[in-house]
Amino acid sequence: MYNINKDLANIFKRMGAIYEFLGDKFRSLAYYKASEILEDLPDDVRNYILNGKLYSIRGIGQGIATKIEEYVETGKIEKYEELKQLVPEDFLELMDLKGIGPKTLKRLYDELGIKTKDELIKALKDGRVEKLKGFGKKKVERILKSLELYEISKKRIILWEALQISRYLKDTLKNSLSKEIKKIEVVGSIRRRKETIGDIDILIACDEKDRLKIADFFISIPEVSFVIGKGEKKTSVIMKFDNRERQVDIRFFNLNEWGSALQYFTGSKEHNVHVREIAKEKGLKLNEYGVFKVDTEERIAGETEEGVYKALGMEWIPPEMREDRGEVELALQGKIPKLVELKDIKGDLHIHSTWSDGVNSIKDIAYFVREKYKYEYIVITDHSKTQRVANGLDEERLLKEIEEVKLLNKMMGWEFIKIGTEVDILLDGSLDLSDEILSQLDWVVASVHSHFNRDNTDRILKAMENPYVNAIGHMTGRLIGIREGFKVNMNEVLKKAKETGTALEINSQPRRMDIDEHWVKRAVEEGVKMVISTDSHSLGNFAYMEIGVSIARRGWATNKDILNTGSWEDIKKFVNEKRKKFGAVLK
DNA sequence: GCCGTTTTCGGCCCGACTGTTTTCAGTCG
Repeated sequence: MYNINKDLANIFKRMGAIYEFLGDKFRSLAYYKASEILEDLPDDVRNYILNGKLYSIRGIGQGIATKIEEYVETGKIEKYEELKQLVPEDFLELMDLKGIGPKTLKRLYDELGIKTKDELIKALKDGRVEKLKGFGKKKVERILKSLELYEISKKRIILWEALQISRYLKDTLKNSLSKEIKKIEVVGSIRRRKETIGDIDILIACDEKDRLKIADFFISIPEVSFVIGKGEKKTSVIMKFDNRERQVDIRFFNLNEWGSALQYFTGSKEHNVHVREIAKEKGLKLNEYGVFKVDTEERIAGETEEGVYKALGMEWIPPEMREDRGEVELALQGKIPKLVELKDIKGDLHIHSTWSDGVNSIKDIAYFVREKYKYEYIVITDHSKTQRVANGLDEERLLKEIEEVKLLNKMMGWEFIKIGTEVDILLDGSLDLSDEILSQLDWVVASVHSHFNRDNTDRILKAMENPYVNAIGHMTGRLIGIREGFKVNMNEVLKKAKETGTALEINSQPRRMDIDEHWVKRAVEEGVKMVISTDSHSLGNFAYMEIGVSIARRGWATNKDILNTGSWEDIKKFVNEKRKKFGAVLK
C-alpha cells in the first residue's frame, strides 16, 4: 500500500540482521523493532514527517528518525550502504534458517568462507561443517532439515484457511481424548486473527501423566507428514492439508498455569515485551507459568488471563488488539474499547444472487440466512451491466429484480429482503446505472472492477459524491497472495467519506479482507462509518462474516463504527441523511 | 539505537531446548 514504508521496513530489517551478525545485539533489536513499526504504520511515513509526528512514535528515536528523513530526501541511507560492504547480501536469508544464528554464521564465514546458501549446503554435505569444534552430526542434520523446511515456513496461509485447519485439529484432539484434555485453545497469530498465518500453535491443559499419551495421539493424526520433535512440554510436526504444509506445535501446561500460558503464547512478541516491561516496573516477573513477585518469588496470578493482566494493573485486552499499538497504555488506564462482536451483526449488505453471478436464488438466500444467522435484514446487491462476465443487470432487469423482492417479502410476511446493487465505478468515476434507478434502491455499494494498474483515488472520490452511493466496496481490489491492491489515497478517501456521509465496506471475502485493519483504525479515528459485508456468492459464503468482524476488531472498531450492528431504521437514517445533504430523492 | 520522576548512562523479557559439553553457549519463540 505504502511502498516507502515497506522499503524502509526492509532496509531496517536488513540493518538489524547485519548488526546481529556483527554482534551488536541491542542496536540490532532497535532496528528490527523499527522495521516492525514501519511495516505496521497506518499512514505514509512522509505524512508523519510533515506533521512533525515522526519523533513521537515509540521506538523511533533520533538516530532512526534521521535515517528515515535521509531516505525520504535522497532515496538512500548512507549507513546502510556502508554496512552492506561489511556483510554479504545472502546473510539475511541464511540467518532466517532455523538452527543458524549470528554466532554460527560468523564461524561458518570466518572458518569456511561460506557466503551463500549453495556454499552452505555443499559444506554441510561434504562433512566440513561437522568437523568444526562445537559442531556434530545432529547439528548438521538439523540445519539440513531446516533448509528443507525453509520454503514451507516462508509461505503464509490466509486466516480463513488457518481457522478451518486449527478448528479441525482442536475438535479431533478434544473428541478423541475428552477425558485427558481439560482445556485446549488455538493461540498465536490465529487467536489474534492476523491476515496471514505462519505456524499453528495449540495449548493443552492436562495432567502431567497424560502428556505423552496426547502427544502420541497427535503425531498419529493422518495429516502429519513429519515429526520435528516430541516431548512432555512441546511436540512439533509438519502437517499436510490439500498440498499445503504447515508446522503445528502443541504445548502442555497445568491447569493453574492456563492464563499465563494463554497470555504468553498469544503474543504478539512486541505486546509481550511491553507487558513484561510493565511487570518489571512493578517489581513483578511474568512468564508462561505465572506472575511472580521478584523479591519473594511468590506467585500471584496465572490461572486466568484476566488475572494475569489484573495483577499488572491492567484491563484484559482482546487478542486482536495485542500488537503494541497503544493498547497497553489504554489497558493501564482502564480504557480498552468494547470491540464489535460477531453476535452484534444484524444484517448483510452485500450479497449476489442468480440474477448476476451468485449460485442461489434470492428466495433460497433469504430463508437460509434468516434461519441460520437470525439477521434482521439482508440486501441483495447484484452486479451492474458493465460486468458482462458476471451477468450484470441493466436498468430493465434491475426493475424486474425489484419486483421479485417485493413479491418475496409479501410471501414471507416480513420486510426482510432489501434491494440494492453493486454498481460499477467506471473509468471516469461515473456510475454504471442512472441516478433515476439508483434512487429507487435501499442501499448502493459502488466498486471498482477495472484498471487495476492506476491510482484510482479520483474515481472513488467522484463516486462518493453521488447522493445514492452508500458504501465503497472492496476499496483497493487486492486479492491476498494473487494480486496487489491498486493505489488509493487513504487520507483523501477518509475525508471525502466523512464529508459526504459515505461508508467504507469491510469486505469479508477471505482473500480480499479489504479494507484492511489499518484503514479501519484510521476510519475509527476519523469517525468514518463502516459496514461489514460478506460479498456472498453462495450460501457457504455467509460464514465469512467472522473474517470481516476480525478485521474490524483488529482496527479497534466498536458497534458505533459499524452500521450493520444497528437496526434497518438506523441504516435508512444513514441513507437519507446523505440524500438530504445533496437535495436528492428520499427513500 | 531506544528510553527514562529512582537514571541522560546503563540498562534492554524470559525460560526451554539442543547439542556438545561436564557447566554452558547458542538458538528459539
